Order: sequence, then C-alpha cells, then structure tokens
Amino acid sequence: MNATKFRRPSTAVTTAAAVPADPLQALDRIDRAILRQLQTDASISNVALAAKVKLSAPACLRRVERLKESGLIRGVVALIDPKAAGAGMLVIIGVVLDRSTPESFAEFEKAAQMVAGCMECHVVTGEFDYFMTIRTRDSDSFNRLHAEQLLYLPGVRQIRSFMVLKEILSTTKFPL
Amino acid sequence: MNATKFRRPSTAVTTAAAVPADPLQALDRIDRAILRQLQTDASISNVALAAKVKLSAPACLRRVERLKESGLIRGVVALIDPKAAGAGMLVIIGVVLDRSTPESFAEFEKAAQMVAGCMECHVVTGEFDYFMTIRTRDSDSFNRLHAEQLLYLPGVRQIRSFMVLKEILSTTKFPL
DNA sequence: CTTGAAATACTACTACG
DNA sequence: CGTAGTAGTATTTCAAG
Repeated sequence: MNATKFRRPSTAVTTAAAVPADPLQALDRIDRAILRQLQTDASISNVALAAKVKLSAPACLRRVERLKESGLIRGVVALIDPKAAGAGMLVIIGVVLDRSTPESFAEFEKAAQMVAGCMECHVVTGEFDYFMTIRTRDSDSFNRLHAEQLLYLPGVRQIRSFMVLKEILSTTKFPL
Repeated sequence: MNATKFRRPSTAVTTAAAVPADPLQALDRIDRAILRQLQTDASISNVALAAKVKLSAPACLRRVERLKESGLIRGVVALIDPKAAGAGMLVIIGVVLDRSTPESFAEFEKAAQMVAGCMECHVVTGEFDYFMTIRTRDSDSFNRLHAEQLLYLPGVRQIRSFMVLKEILSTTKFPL
C-alpha cells in the first residue's frame, strides 16, 4: 500500500485566502438585484427585468447568461404547490443505520433516492445518520410508505418520524 | 361564550369523497408532461415546450397559464447554487420551547423567519417542537449564528444541531 | 370546451459604436 | 454598456372539431 495515502496534508493556512473568500463579492449591486428578482419570479421578461435593475435589455441579458454559465444560477424551475398536487403532508424522518461502513451508506443512499416523494436526504452529525424529508398525501399514505418502503431500506436500524404539523417557512430564496 | 364553538364536528366520512380525491386526477397526460418539464427546466420556450408535448403553441400556452392560475404552479424561480453563493454549509436544527402556549409559538415563529439563511421552519410532532434548516458559509459562521441569534430566539429551551456532512438529495421536483 | 392556423405585437438576440 | 436592427417568440383572433 502506498504510504503517501496516509501522509498528513499540509495545513496551508496562508494559502486559504487564495480560494475565493466569497464568490458573491464578485457580484455588484446589479447582479444581486437580478438574482433577488429571479429567485422571487423568473417568469419576468428580460426587458422588464432590465427596467427593474435600470439597465438596457442586452446588458441585462448578458449578465443573466453570465450568472447561468458561472453556475451560480443552477436552473430555472416551476414550483408546484404540494397541497394542490395532493401531497399536503410533510414528514421529516431521522434514520440510524445498523453498521457505519462505506458499503452500508452507499447502499442506503442509492435506495433512499428512489423513495417516492423523498425531497431531501442528508448525511448528518449527531444521533442520526440521515435526515430525510418526504412529501405524501396524508397520514394513511405515509403509514403505507413507512410500512412498505422505509422500514425495508437497506441497513436501517431505526427510523424516527417527525410529522410536520405546520409549515412556517419553506423557501428556495437565498439571502444575498 | 358560544357553545357551538365546542360542538363536535360531524365526521361525515361519506362526504369525504366529495372533496377532490386527487387534484392531479383532473390533469391529463399532457398537463403532467408540461409539469414534469417545467419542474426540470422552466427556461424552455413555449414553442419548444409545445413541441415536446405535441401541441400547438397557443394551446400549450393556455394550459400553462391555466396551471398557474389554478395555483398548482406556485411560481417560476431561479435556483441558486449554495456553494457558488458562499453558503456551502447546511445545518438542521431541532428546537424545544420552554412553554407550549400559543403566544410562545407565535413569538418564536415570527423571530425564526428572520434568521439569516433559514430555509425551512416547521412545527413537528415528537421530541422537538420545531425543525429548521439553515444555510450558512462554514462552521465558523454557523457558530456565530448559533451563539448570537439562535440561542436568543424567544422561548427556546434547547437547540440541537445536526450538521449536514453530505447532501444526497435536495429537489423541488414533485412526483407526478 | 379545446384545438390549430394565421396575423400582430413584443421580445430575445446580434452587430456595432 | 448602449443603440439599432433582425430573427424569433409570445399572444390575440378566429374558425373548426
């Protein structure tokens, strides 16, 4: 086995500042205004957006395209109202696995992504290995999902469910 | 005080079916295809969308507008990449309040929405009163937020933090 | 009630200053 | 970055299934 694999990495604190301290610092006031608007409503036309940020339409379009190409804008999507779509129930579940092996984690993650209505799945520190959020129709359908799918996820030792009684805040908007 | 306030509501199981069983049932194959597409990428032009769902442009546009007016499409927004925006860290926190009074809940909820980077906040069943998810720059900035804001949220008895080590899945796409 | 074809108005996009 | 011009799209009208 190669000994370099276990060589302690240099801590290189002095070069840390070379990594962009804050990618947002490269954005001026106008870019931020564009992002704020598009995060709120991206169905606005480019000319209307340009007027809002006090720019000509081509200049505004160039900025938007730059923001997309840079990856800062990951995409433009339609948001569906869960209640209107018949999935008014939201459940947060904490998962503990049997064993903490790479294979066990990988297997669980593969299966977790297939769970219908799974919106989020994260590895976390603390008393759980994973947190997942699942959208479903009602408590009946969740109970079915729980009994038929969640409990059969590979390597699961324990599942604790936190049913959401009231959604105070649920946003995709990022503070700029 | 009005006695009717405490009258037991009729359980009316027989009329439950009168409430739209599944709002999605009213949607045909084409509407679903439109929603699937727009949830993935809403920056597509209407003509391109119309071609995808094999419809004329005007007919397609009418359906999209109908879906918006019905509230099923809650909005069209740009998604920002958290890492690129300098908030690569995600923390899920469970909150327990001191007292379970309406005033206590209301006060907390008002304050919680003001927390910078708070993406979600939900009332839950179980050992916590609330779950919140918070986006922040790094562990330093979260530590600052924790010490300066979270611990001072009104009525908080306990806060337990689950730092997200790996985001397996994070989607806005709803299963249709 | 919904669709599709044609006509118009507006917008995105390009080239250039 | 802005102005002007072109290409393409959104949107309305209307006739037909």
